[in-house]
Amino acid sequence: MSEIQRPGALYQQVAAAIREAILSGEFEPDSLLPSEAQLMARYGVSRPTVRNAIAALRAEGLIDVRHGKGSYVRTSGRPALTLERRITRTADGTFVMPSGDVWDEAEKPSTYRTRTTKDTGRLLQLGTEEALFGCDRLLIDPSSGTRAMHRTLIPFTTAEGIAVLAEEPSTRPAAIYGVLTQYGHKLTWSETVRARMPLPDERATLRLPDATPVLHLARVTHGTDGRPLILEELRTGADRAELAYRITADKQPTRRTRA
Amino acid sequence: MSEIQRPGALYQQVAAAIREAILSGEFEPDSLLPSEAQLMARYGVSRPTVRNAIAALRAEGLIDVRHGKGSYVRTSGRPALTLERRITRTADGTFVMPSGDVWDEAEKPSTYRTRTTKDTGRLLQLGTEEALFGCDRLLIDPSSGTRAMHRTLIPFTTAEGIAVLAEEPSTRPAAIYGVLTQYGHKLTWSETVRARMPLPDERATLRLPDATPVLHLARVTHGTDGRPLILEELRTGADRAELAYRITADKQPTRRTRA
DNA sequence: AGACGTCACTTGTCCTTACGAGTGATGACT
DNA sequence: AGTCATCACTCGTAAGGACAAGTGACGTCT
Repeated sequence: MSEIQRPGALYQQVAAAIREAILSGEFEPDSLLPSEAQLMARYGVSRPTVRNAIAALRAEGLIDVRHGKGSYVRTSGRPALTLERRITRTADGTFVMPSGDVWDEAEKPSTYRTRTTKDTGRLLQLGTEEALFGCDRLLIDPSSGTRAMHRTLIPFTTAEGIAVLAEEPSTRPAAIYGVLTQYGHKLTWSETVRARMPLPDERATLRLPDATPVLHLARVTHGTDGRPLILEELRTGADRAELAYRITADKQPTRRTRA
Repeated sequence: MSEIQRPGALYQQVAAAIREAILSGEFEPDSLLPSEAQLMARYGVSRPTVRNAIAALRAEGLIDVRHGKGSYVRTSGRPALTLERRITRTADGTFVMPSGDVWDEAEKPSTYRTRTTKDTGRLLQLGTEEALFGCDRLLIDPSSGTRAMHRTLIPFTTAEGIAVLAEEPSTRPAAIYGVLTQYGHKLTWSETVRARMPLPDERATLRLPDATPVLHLARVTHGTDGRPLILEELRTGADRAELAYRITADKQPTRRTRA
């Protein structure tokens, strides 16, 4: 029927035609696309070609395919969950990272001992193979159902002399901040944000659809002297969550950074 | 040969075997994987099955395939570029967002007029179909070659009475901040971070490899009364860039947000 | 009426065959 | 020596066929 010509491969032409129909609104969000057989007839191509085109659109995150049903136009609404990265001061004078309290724990936290890798060692300003307490959590946002994987890493050097950290590595981060404050630390935080495709186990744990990146946050808590005390990592699906940072000018001396 | 059995589909078993070999280090980063023909022989499967397995690994971002050469294990180093999101105060008392100055412009900025969409309208606290000046830039980080797409949106209501904004919508953001400050605004910023898979034109413009998400930043500049003045959007490949936020406690009243 | 089996439709998997196209080395020709 | 054609290897594209598996509706049997 509607023979197409322009770009390169046949399946790309088919993909482009469908993509255009989606983006132009001809195929509405949540609606069912024509079946593979219909697309074969419509464009006069074979099934592998149609499936190849559909695979391309899946990889772009434009459609979801359900076995036995068909292909649905994905609704690209904005994420259901916004993680506010602003620090607020509570009535008793301690600081709280708001996002630390939003989640429910889906499972019992699992604690273990491990050592720094190249990545975690750099963030904690330690070498590699330094001893750490670790604690992994599976978190769920009760209102949206969004899942997240959380990890707390506490260097032995930080836990030294703070009994609760060594004895209860599963203490929640918010409580840890409280303890550190009681021990005289004035805390600041720095966060690094990255995005990448999930590994299969992350895809399964976080229940991610096709072509959904994970947001990977690494938060370092610094003590009074600016030395890193603990490291937290949060991984969650980028389709369900976004980050919001409130930036206010401070009075630090000029420092042009560019790592 | 090494017949595999466990999970579901054949191609998934093949993919799992290769994935394991990569993650365990048997296939080193940057090294060449066996060719499709060799994998067919190795696992005793047909070419489509091998290609299906390879497609899965590409979608995970584990390998890169080059036409005529073969499949290479991707090196998953940390991004070459860190965007520092800390505000510094310069000697003359104005504020600068450091990342605004790091980039080179790869092309002449293109300016246009447009209207708010649902998304941009929400961020600017305007309705839809409100008039805007727009300016698109293609940016390049000279040291790493990382590319980024930048967009500035200035509502007519903001440009009113500030001649340079209406006459020169291609003014660089840093300069715009300066102008707004001269007009008496004490600026603050808020940023929203999202990640998603790129559209084909973004893939091409940003020169992204397979299975590479884009980081999508939306930065709103607020005036003295907190009202949004301008909106900037920055899109760049998540393989080349990461974001770093420095968070310092402020003295705002407690406000538990959760959108 | 209710439970359940069947059937038509969907996508998922797997195979075979064929040719097009990019890459690099080899070797012949100038 | 240098240039260029050829070739073998790689992945990319396209078609065909066949059967498995998930889904929902329809109709029959109890």
